[in-house]
Amino acid sequence: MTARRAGRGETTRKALMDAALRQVARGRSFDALSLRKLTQSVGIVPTAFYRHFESMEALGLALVDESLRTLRRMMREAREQPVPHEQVIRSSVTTYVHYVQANRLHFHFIMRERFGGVATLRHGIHNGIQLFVSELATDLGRFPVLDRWSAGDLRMIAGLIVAAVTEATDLILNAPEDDADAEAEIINTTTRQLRLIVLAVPQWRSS
Amino acid sequence: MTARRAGRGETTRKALMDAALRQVARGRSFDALSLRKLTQSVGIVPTAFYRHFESMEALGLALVDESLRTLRRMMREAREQPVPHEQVIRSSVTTYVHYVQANRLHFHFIMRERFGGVATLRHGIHNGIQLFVSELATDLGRFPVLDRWSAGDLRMIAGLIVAAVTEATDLILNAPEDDADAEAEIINTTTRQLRLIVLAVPQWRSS
DNA sequence: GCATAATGTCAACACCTGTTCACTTTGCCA
DNA sequence: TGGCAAAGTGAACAGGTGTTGACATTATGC
Repeated sequence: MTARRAGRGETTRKALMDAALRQVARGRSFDALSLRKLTQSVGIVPTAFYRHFESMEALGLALVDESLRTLRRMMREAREQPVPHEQVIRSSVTTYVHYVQANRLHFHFIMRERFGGVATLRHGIHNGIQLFVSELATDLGRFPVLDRWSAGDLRMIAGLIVAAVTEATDLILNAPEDDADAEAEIINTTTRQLRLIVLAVPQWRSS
Repeated sequence: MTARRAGRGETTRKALMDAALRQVARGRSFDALSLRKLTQSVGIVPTAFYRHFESMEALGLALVDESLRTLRRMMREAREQPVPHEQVIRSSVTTYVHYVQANRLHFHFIMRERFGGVATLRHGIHNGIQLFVSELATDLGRFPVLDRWSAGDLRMIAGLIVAAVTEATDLILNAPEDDADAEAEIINTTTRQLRLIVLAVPQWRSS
């Protein structure tokens, strides 16, 4: 009976987090989740929840942390990889799209709770994304075409890129999981949007 | 007692919708709202809810409708107004920002439930925004610089513009209501983002 | 192998949830 | 002025909610 409670050495804490992630990916927003249903789906009695988290909100914050770590991991890997000289944009977008698909639950959670009903989660995610934008801005500043740009201009353009990528993320998550055509179209559109931005860079002069 | 139930000739149905909008603007997501609390805040007994809506979801759909109408109204007004020749972008952005501030509740609702927990609302909002993007695309096609662009390219650029504006909307809603500095900065950043896009247009050649 | 801390269980609590039904009040239209 | 439909009421339901405290089980380090 208690043997399947967390399954194959998985810690119960992690099982609770995964259960919550799954419920969110299924459609419910985090602040509509029920502690009892969560514990039930893990095979645990409700009161045992408190052995792992102080409250529902604490669970949410742990999920924010985990999900944002997934985001940062992506950026780190992207930075370590050598930049391909041809088709930089297209290959980056493709990599990103696949990364999102491989981490659906985390991205789903971020996208939903970014504007969700729990203030602390919202702010945590917001800060994480702002950090992401900042790092992208400094990364962009290393490109020869952009090395004379002001910090403000770099942030402005980084924000625009993130906005485009965010839109793409939404589309990916809402598309059927293995629809190759839809995926191709999303990659295409996003690639063209980023190309358009890059095209504008040499024309820009800060006011 | 019953006199204040809907207040000054306001219909109760509208009062219920407004109460829901306020709760959402306060932070809760729609699928975490409670029918009972809603009716209570309107000064009505729970069962009376069903005199006006078949279910909570029906209320939500009515709110989607109302909010999207606010969005369309903005676009219509923008179209009817003569285009100022100088500072088109800046003045458009400023107008938009003020419009959002004047209709905080509706925009808040759209932003939250766009990725929220109730599927039908999510889809309704998604469709509404897609329609918005399409209309923007055809509007853009009327500009001399863009009249030779393909429909796909127009949609691509319209999507990018909407992404930038969406980001701005988020920032406005999360900024304190009368922070003039924050407002100015949001207008500034968004204006520059749109200018960057416009700057790229003459350089673009469809692949 | 035993003590000890971590983890899980059980019963119970006070409360909140949506929805039903039969009933009363209100306001409008003929 | 009477009648009728719309709107609001109140009691009751079956079930779900988070959280409490005292107790049982499991596993781990000495």
